[in-house]
Amino acid sequence: MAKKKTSIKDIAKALGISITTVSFILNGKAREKRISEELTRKVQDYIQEIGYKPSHLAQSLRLGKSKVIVFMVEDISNSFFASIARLIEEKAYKNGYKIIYCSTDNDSEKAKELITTFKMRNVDGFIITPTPNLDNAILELLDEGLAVVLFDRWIPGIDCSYVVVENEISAYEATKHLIQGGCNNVGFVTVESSQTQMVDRLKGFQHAVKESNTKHSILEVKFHAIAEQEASEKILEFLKNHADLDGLFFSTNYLAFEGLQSLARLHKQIPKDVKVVSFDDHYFFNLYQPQISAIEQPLESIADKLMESILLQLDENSLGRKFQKITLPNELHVRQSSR
Amino acid sequence: MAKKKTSIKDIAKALGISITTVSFILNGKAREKRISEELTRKVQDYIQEIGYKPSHLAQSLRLGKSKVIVFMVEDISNSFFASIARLIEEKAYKNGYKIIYCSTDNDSEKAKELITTFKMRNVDGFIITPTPNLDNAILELLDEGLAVVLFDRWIPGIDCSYVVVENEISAYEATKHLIQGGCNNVGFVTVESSQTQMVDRLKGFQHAVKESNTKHSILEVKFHAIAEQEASEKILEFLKNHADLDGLFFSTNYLAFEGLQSLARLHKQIPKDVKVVSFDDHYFFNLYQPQISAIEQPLESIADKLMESILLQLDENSLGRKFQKITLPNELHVRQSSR
DNA sequence: TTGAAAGCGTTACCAT
DNA sequence: ATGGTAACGCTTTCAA
Repeated sequence: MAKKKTSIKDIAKALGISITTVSFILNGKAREKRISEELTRKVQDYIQEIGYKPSHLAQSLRLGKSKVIVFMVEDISNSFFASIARLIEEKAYKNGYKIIYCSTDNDSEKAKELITTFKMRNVDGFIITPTPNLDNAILELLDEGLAVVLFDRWIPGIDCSYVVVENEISAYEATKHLIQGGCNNVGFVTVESSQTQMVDRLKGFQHAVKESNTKHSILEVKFHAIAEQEASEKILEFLKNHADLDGLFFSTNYLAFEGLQSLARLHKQIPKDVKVVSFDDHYFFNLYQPQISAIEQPLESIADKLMESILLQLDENSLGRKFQKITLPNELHVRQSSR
Repeated sequence: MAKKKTSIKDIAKALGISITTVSFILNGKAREKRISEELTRKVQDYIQEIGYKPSHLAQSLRLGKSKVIVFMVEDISNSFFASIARLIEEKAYKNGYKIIYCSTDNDSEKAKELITTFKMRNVDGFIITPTPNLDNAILELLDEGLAVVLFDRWIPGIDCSYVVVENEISAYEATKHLIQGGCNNVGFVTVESSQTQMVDRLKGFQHAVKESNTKHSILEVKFHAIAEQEASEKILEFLKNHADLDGLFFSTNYLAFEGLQSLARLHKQIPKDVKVVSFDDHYFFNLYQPQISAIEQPLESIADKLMESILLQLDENSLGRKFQKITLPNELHVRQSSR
């Protein structure tokens, strides 16, 4: 059933030449090693004919690099991460890298386990949305000379490449947009988190409301609650307790989705009763009636920078470690929900 | 910078024993090989102490299996595939397998290329949503003894495991639901495709309308058009040309999304003017006002069966190849859009 | 009870 | 110009 795999040795034997020669030709070193045109041709033809493909496994073992990058995110089924996955895939494959994915659920124990598992697989690099308390694990990776790029959030105090967006500024602007649109009491629904992206969004919101001395309330939902769908109830309760809110800013799209459901249940009209803006744009925000204003993260640029940054570290020729710390701007799309 | 990796050899040297002994202990064969409790303990302690992890790469090379499964889908950013990705991930990791993903864009050339690339990586198995014309590539994989499971669609004439859903029956039922709800002229919007899942959905629709002799029209959008967003226009045009449609059945959720936009633009009321049902449920269908009726595919079961089936093939102990051909039932959720 | 050594498929150094 | 061979890190057979 299973066909015997042909190896470089078989080729050498079949052609009555040495392994070395075949290897050189295979690696395009025929010229350099001054192997005759004729032999080169012959070998290439034969290789073509039998459809030989070198074993990446053996190469990895020999070269010490596996050409595999781990894409470790909070949840690969989340549309933001899935989209990034799709975008980096292309660039990775183009550069000869494969991508293994895994989801941490924002659980640091799970993340640490995953990291050790991958280390024994000799992967070359990690693209990570760090969970809380991942400092040491990341430091170790760096210490072992692995390529690492963080994204979506970064870890203060760790000198490491990252690609994030302007969370604070965008949150500030979105909030200001609500206030300038006439909101006198604006609510901020976010996830309880000490991670940079959430902290910054909160800061942006607070900056805006304080600046204009606007009445406001904040709801922080626990992360696990989102998975367990009690987020919806929390939001409903929040909206009931703050019936006079005339503006709502959600720090993530999934919170906004829950919020929209709650608003519908309370028969609140958007934007008449309450204006709505969400962080992290989504296809549906355009589809929903009314269309929902949102801050769009530049997915393409994020993916570009992510790959650029990790390839830079993976590049043999670049001397010394080159860290890139990139913060990309977002775009606020004002739609019906906040006009 | 880069720490030297400790190998089994280093351990042997450090402890003044042979590599073999260490290997035996590492692989839990201490008992079997009757290695003294004392030595075993010593080795284990040392391993613990220096935090040694065996190289999976070397093991793979030696054992001839990499413990890697390729998850090759149409588009990993599509929520259906991303959700499945999330679900199989867990099961795979639990069984010591890692998952590499890739997207084919339903392009058979790309798919073939990806398959050859992965073969040289010595992956153990493939979970694939086959593109058209992938027959030979799949047959080769099977022939080489690799584990293969198709899903979402299968390839008639190829004896291979697959996990699909009851496309025809569900499409039939959904259409019948519209007709029984009073629709006299129902439209079917689908993707132009010769693949089983789409063919079956079309069959189901046709069966239902013919059975009840109901007036109907069909729009087949080209696959590439969806990516290029001209699908939206096609659908708009279709709706204009068939202004008397009072029922609409979309064969996929992304077509339904486009359709909803078009209906909104034409100021058609759902379900008053036209009732709507879509294949492939989505979080958003619950959120949309009115809520959209949809056929939900059993994601969990699909993922379960996918892993079960591939692990069965991967299992050393199971004699002979065991193909599983699984067809799972869906669930029609009747919501406001078709009541 | 433990060890030596072959072999998995490569690459690259050192010979010739 | 081409070939022999050690090494990458591991498993496993055979020998002691």
